Amino acid sequence: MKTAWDIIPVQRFDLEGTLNSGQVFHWHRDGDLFTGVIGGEVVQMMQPQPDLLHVSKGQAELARHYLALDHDLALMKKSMPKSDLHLRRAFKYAPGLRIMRQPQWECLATFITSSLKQVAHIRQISLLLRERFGQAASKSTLRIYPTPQALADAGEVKLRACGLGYRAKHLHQTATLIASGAFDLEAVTTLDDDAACAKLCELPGVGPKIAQCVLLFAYERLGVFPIDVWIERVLTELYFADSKDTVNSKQLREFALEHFGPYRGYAQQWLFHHARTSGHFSKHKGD
DNA sequence: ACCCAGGGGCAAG
DNA sequence: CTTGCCCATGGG
Repeated sequence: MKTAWDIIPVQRFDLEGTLNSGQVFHWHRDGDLFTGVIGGEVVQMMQPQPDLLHVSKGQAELARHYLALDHDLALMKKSMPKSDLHLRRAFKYAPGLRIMRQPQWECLATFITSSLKQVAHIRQISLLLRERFGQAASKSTLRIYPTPQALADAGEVKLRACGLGYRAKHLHQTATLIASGAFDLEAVTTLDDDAACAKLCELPGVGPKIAQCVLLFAYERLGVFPIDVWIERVLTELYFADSKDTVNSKQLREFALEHFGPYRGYAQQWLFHHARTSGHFSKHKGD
């Protein structure tokens, strides 16, 4: 148990909300203490007061970067349409949410395993993969997310045994492409948003939705607006109430692009989190 | 452009 | 103890 803390003064930051907003799936909570792994190091964090973040000693910079505490949320909020009351409400509901900076591979692999899955199961798969194929973090029993090479070596059958189902094939193929050097995740950083999305979509098990989540959560492309079933439902109910039976995906995509501005990724996150946790939205289509 | 398979946990009945 | 439901993609 660590008892020594670095103390970081924070504004507009919600640790619990950020770690549980569908970006990462491996943080363990015990009371108000969160334990997880960032870049090979075990990190503990807690937020005893809204304006104070405690991070285990020596890891303040690591956590600050991971949690994107330097993002200027006031600026981003300012760039969004002021007349949009739905967005204002969603922002007000969770003004301390951050879009984190995750490692590229860890984020990509996790989202490949996330398709058509509930959060609890994504979490379980993620932890199993770490336990079985990840290296131990320094001075801990916790494990680092397995490398592409480790998952390529593991083989599809052993991945399937982690509850991955048909996703095992996708994850294994993608891990193999990256381990062999045939696909370079770092090279994606040089492409613009559309080209980067298209490039990621070349990987098995990666379509537009997952590519956009990875760009937003691991490449800091804050202008990318991933649309999943929840966001589709939210956009339809909030902005197309009059035409909800005829509006299509393309219209929703174009609306998001022109309506929310250059930091639309944050708008997506606020709307998503509000819809998922506030109880304002029904679970079922057409209810 | 539709249309459906696909694993398994979990909540609801 | 069943059944239906899931933060999508790929292949027909």
